[in-house]
Amino acid sequence: MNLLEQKKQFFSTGLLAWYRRHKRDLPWRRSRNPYHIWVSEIMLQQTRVDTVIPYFNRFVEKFPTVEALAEAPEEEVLKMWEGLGYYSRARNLQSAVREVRENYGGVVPDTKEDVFSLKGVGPYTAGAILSIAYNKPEPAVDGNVMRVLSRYFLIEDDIMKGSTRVTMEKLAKELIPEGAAGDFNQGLMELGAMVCTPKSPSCLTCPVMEHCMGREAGMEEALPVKKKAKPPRPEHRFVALVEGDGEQAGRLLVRQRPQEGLLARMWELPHAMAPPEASVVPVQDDPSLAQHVLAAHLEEDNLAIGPASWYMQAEHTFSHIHWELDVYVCRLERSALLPDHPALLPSHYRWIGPEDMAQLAFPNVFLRILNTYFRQKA
DNA sequence: AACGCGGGGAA
DNA sequence: TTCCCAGCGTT
Repeated sequence: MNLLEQKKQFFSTGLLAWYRRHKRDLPWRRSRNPYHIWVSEIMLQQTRVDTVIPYFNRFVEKFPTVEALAEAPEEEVLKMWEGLGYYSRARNLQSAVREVRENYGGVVPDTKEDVFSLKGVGPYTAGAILSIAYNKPEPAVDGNVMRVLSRYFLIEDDIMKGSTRVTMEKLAKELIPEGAAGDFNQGLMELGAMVCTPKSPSCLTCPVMEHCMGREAGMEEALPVKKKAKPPRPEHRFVALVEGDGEQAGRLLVRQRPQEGLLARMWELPHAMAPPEASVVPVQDDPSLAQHVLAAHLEEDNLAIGPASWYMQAEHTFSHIHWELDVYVCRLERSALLPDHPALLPSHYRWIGPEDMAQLAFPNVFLRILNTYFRQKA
């Protein structure tokens, strides 16, 4: 056996033994229910274990089976996902679960082609479901696995390239010990999460340090090689806290976002992009610019607002956009022709009080603003 | 291959 | 602050 084969052998057996001894007790590891494994893997995409745990527990309690999730109103699913981010994951998951109900009798399929064809299931998630739920010898290569493999085998390819992931999948598949695909793949990810971390890896406690080529070369901190992502583009926006009066006293105007795109179908406060000159005008002292921009924006939905006063700042960073928000309080202008007629709202708008927050799914940045406002009013 | 798509924890 | 994550869909 050549040297590389020995290193592979050592890695596989050492990692598998380490995982079985040190694995964390996580909710989705308490059963082999393929649907539960699937839900956990979707939630874990780009999201840390500690963040996912409470979401996973609530989700499978509310939607314990494929049928339960397939039949649930989309609004409820989105609400259960509130705060997790990447909301298309929730929509795709429900769409895929309906597909499983229709085409596979409600049983999560166990072949690569069938699982991979499900909405929201890519190469990583397909491998994870097949190996963890069905113990099939398929690789499950995510950023964590690529970090571990690039270090142990000293692979200097850019992990942002698709070809590198294919290389890693081939290697990962070869490493799977006979009959132990699920434990081995989870061990790979567990090592990446607990020991072989992005910064300052804990090599001294690593079960496979002895033959790690990255460490032998003193390269462990420099790997994996990864091209830098573009920084998020800044956007300055004005946000309207439109206060109701009369029957709507104490309530605020919110609206639902479009079917597609950023934060699809989530609820939000009305807001509009600030013009470039807003960065040189002190907006807190002079609300006229914001008032004009928001009035013009809401006018497109046949809503007229009165004077606005600055209320607070907020900011939020997405993976690709950085929002700087200036929030203003204002009220609707009564129609001049029908002074007592309540303004007619477009169907995607509605008035809410604090009690309605439990039903509607808001992105975190709007939750913070709404909670600040309602808490101060209470 | 490049880009759009959230949010939060760790260093 | 900065980094970067248990990725996938679209174009």
